Amino acid sequence: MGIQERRKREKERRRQQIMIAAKRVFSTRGFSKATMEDIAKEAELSPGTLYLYFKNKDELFSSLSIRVLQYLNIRLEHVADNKKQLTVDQKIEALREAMHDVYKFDPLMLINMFHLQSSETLKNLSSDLIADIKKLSKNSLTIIARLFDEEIHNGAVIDKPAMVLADIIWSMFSGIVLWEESKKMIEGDKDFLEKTLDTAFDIFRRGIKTKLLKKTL
Amino acid sequence: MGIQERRKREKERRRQQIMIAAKRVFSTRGFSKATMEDIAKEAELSPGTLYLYFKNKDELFSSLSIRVLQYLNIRLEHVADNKKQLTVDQKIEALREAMHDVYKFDPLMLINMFHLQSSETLKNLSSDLIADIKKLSKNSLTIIARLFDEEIHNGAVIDKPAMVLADIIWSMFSGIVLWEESKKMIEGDKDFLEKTLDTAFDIFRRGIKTKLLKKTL
Amino acid sequence: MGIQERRKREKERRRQQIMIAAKRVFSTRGFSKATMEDIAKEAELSPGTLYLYFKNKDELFSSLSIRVLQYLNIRLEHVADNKKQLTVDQKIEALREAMHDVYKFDPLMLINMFHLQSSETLKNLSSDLIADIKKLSKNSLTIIARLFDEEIHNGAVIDKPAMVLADIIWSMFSGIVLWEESKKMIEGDKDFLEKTLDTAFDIFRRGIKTKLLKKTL
Amino acid sequence: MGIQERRKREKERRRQQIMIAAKRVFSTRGFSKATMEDIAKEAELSPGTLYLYFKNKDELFSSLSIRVLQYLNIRLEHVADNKKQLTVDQKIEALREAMHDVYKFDPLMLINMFHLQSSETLKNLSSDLIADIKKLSKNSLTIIARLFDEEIHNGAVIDKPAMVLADIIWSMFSGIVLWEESKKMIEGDKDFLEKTLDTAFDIFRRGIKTKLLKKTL
DNA sequence: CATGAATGAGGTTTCATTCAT
DNA sequence: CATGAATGAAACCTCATTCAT
Repeated sequence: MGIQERRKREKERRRQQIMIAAKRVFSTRGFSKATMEDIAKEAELSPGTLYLYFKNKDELFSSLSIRVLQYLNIRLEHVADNKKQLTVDQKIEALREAMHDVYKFDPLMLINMFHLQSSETLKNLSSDLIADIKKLSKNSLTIIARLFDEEIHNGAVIDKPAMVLADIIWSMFSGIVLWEESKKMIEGDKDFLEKTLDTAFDIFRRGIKTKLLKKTL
Repeated sequence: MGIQERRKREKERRRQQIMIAAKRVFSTRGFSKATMEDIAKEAELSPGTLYLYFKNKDELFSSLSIRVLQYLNIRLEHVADNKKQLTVDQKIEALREAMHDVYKFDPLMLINMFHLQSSETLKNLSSDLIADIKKLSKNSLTIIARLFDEEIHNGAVIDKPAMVLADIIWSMFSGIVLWEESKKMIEGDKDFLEKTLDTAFDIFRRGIKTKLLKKTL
Repeated sequence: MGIQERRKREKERRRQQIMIAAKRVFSTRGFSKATMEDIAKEAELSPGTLYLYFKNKDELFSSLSIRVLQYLNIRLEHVADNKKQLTVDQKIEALREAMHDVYKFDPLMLINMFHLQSSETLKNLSSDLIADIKKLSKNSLTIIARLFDEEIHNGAVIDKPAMVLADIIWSMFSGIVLWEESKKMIEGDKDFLEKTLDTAFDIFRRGIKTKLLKKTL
Repeated sequence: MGIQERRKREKERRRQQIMIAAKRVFSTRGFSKATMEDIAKEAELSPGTLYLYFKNKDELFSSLSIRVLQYLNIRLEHVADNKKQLTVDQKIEALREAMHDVYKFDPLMLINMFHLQSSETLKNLSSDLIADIKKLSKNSLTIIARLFDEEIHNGAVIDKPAMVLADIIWSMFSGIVLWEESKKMIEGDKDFLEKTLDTAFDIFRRGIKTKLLKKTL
């Protein structure tokens, strides 16, 4: 390993250190109430250093979404790799598990991801970053969509475009996470997420099957 | 109508005027980039006046969530009032329609509602406001839950607690809204929300039914 | 009593009402933290009304000092009227009593009276008001000074200009009031003012006598 | 000297620079009319920098009182160190001199010190600062009180608790300073403080002696 | 590369004062 | 005369960002 590469690796390590700190701070304070100094303290670095690794606050924030999306992608690709050997039920179970892990990876960042939507925020992002987010996010959806291609084709599941199903899975997932976290914050309720997530996927699994439906509807 | 009451009505009218302006500004700029001066200008008032009606920026923001929740409540109560005469399918269809109207009422504010979760934001809210949000939000969920009480009791739908079903409906709804809006922003896609929402509720309807399932699963 | 005069009297009554409220608010909040709205609320009037009776906040504030000075003047004149029949000791005792009553009349306003010194505050006062304050304040001092004229002349008390003695009496008094109030606020101490005031005047009485001093010093 | 210590020293120097500027501005404008920007300009710094060294305006203001109290403490301790070798008269003379120096150190801040009493002001101070003020102020009084312990014990001075005498000395002093400054402001009189202070302490000295008094009173 | 003190623009908020009713 | 809603200037204060060390 050359000195060149060691430098690069070291730099990447430092970036990660900052992002981990930022995640913690954004999650508890929310975007607008989190300050760069808060993050610097959490990362045990000086404020100035953050700017050596991230152009500005918006870009630091957005890089976190990238991180979640990357993890999501990895997990989904793993499911897709084995899809040939799985039944519909097993596929949905594998998805549920993957989503659950993404949630464990970063429960609160999903909430903040929606901060990205503000057009004012998008203005502050480099086009590279926006392109990355778009690509990752489209890739994840595509993987999910393709997961059911065959079943849709042979009529084993409800006849909707695969992409719509993918959207619904993602929406259901993020909606549940947001809602449950929201309840925890506002009402101090215990964590029912797991139960809700299970049931939702259960309902979904049953809802997309066609054979049984023909008989009774 | 006494002078007392005229004053009160006038005051309420002014509050609404400010909230409408705030909604517009928050929706386009996002919470942190929207300034009180922006809102004042939009409402054709002076900055100081905003503070006669709302304690601070966080409280003005949060009052918008209250407004959406109030509208949601009204629509749901309307569905509940007629529930005796409705089949399961009709109930779900009525719910879908209600949710759709809520979305039309204020497409972007749902996104911002999640801003409320930040504990730093909650600090700035009066306990009255927090109580209102809790009450409205709990009330909506309770209405949805009770909608299926009978069907759960007589085994016509999947045997999960009504509250869990209510959570899923709400999560699915808000997740879809957020996700579709998010796509619109980032990818410039057209509005597929309607289609997604329809399909999701369709799947849900089929997923919660029990009779048919016993036969094939 | 004509209608003219009734009006005038009514107006004066209202002025007093405002001043009493202002005194209470300034005393507890201090000048800069007290708002005109606080005072209006305390007086059970609207903010606008205050401006019908006082040009501005500074002038309302200053009028309070005038009130204390007026009361002081009345009490001192009463002492002076009887001075022929009093010994030095009795005069000092009468003074002590008068000062004590002034303190009871308005314990905390003395603290705020020193706010008047700010040159920025003086700028906002009408010259009439400044003239009044100067006159009243000079008059009080003059009365005290003349009280000991005879004794100074016949060598019964320390040979200092009467005005210097008057200054010291006033300084001693206001210093004690301020200091004791200050301790009460910061340390939560009990009210030792009475004891301190007594002792101070006792020491003063003994200190200004000349006969005894010649013998030992 | 390590880099650590150089930093600390530099920081203290900057604090002093700000306090000196603040003293000037508060003295001429008074608390409420002085703005943080005024002070920043006077210190040739930006407004934001003030907040790196002082939590808020009230705390900056109060820290000035601390400074005066610290100087007072030093001067009084110096008097106390030599008390064994001093007669009552010499002790009082030393006190008078010390007080005079404190006045020279900061003639106008004594006036403003009474701003501290407002409970609204105390709310904005850190408990550390309040504790400091209490401690310094109690310490000064204690030193003065102990100065006369022996004389009170052997009956050479009036038999009052030493703490009461200390209160009177401090009250007399601050009352005189306030009053003289007050006269200067309002009437434009020359500075008679020195004469008044001298006389007051003279009277006090004579007033507390007991031997001579027994003979004639 | 890393620091962290300093910046200063710009935000939120306050409040003395006005004025239409 | 009294009101109190509205004003808007100006205050306090924050914090993303920079730059000399």
